[in-house]
Amino acid sequence: MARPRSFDEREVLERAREQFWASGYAGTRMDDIARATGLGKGSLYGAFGDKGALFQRVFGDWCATVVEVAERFLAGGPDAEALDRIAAYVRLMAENTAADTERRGCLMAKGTAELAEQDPAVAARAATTMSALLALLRTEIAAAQRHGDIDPGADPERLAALLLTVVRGIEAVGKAGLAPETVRTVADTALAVLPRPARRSPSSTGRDA
Amino acid sequence: MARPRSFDEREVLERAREQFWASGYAGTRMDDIARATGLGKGSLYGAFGDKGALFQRVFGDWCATVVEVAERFLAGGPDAEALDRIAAYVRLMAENTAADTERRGCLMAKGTAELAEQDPAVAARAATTMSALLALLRTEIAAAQRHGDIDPGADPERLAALLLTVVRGIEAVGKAGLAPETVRTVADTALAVLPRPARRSPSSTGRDA
DNA sequence: GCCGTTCTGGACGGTCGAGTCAAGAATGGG
DNA sequence: CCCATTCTTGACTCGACCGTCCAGAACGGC
Repeated sequence: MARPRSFDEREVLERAREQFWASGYAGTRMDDIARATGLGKGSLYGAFGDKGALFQRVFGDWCATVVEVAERFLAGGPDAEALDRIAAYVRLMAENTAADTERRGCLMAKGTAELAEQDPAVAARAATTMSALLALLRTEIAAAQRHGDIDPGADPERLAALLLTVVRGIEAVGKAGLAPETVRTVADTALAVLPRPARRSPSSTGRDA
Repeated sequence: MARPRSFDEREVLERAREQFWASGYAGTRMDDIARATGLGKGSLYGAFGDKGALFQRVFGDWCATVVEVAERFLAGGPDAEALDRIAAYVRLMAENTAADTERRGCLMAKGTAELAEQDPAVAARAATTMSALLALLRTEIAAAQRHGDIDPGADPERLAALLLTVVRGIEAVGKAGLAPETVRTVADTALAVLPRPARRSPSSTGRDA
């Protein structure tokens, strides 16, 4: 009853993401996206609204993917392997950064740095993403504590916040030019300093400075 | 023998920094800077070159300040207080982020995220800044190890990289919307998990995962 | 006080880029 | 087979912005 769309929406969003990822929000031109997708600007505006709305869409999808990746590594599984899951996740994040020879970094970090201050929608999306990652990490840390791989006296919330900070920090220092090899070792070091169960003295770590 | 400048260069750079800091590189207009500084564009271009050169200048000054702050906290002093100096520095960075209610973040992080991929000068400046911070931290960690506040079996290079990652990560998660209180506790947690000298079993932390 | 020199201000040019629009194309229903 | 509807295209508008340019102003030297 009407002319159907000639493009795959997911594919168009993917191409748009490449552009925003490479050049940032302000640095990307709608003409670039039109050329990259092969669409006319009219179709682009008709399907996604203006530049801001398109970016929101791309940014939101990216954040969702970030959480999905974390869920794939962290969610569920026996307590006995919780620490392994955490280690695998942290190392994956480091490896992603270390292998990013083009220094593209993470679109969430880039978009947040550029827009969070001015765009409440971006800020809100970033914040909920952080909360989701934090919750996933906290759950796994608690699991590792139950199994005795991490000091049960430590606060899982605090350790989760530390690991999240390390993961996001790895992205930041990687982009800032720290050597890939150093980036990789940071992940290992962070995992190595997680408090192990005390054999003698009862806890203490993670309650205060 | 010629008309002298009617403006203070440092003050102009300060105003320019405010603009770049608030809006990023692409998002800042030279007219904004002209208005913010009260200078005509002719003076601006005459004194600093084009927009790119002006940003380089501002970005470079900021990076220098970042290192200077770290030096003020970390450089020199007795080994006995090395760990205190490290703690003070890490907590200061966290406090800066936590108190940054306007979410302005760090210009180095913002500039690096936006431009490092495309602008070699920005990338290089960020990289040398990271190296300088890393060296400062490593020196202080080694001092703390000599005094017996940190496990001498740990690799100071690795611990320094971890702390640098935490410091930069704090900035990132703060910008992403993590609660200020959480940001503050991350600093404490990071300091709390630094490996203390072993009383019985000989080292092991920080060599491998 | 005149001159060369450097600084000042802002109008201007040229380009760029976001968003619009109108003419035409593809579809399914009647 | 015709029509209503939605999609497509890219030329177009119009505002924004970088960088220039020039007329004039503020100096020091002579």
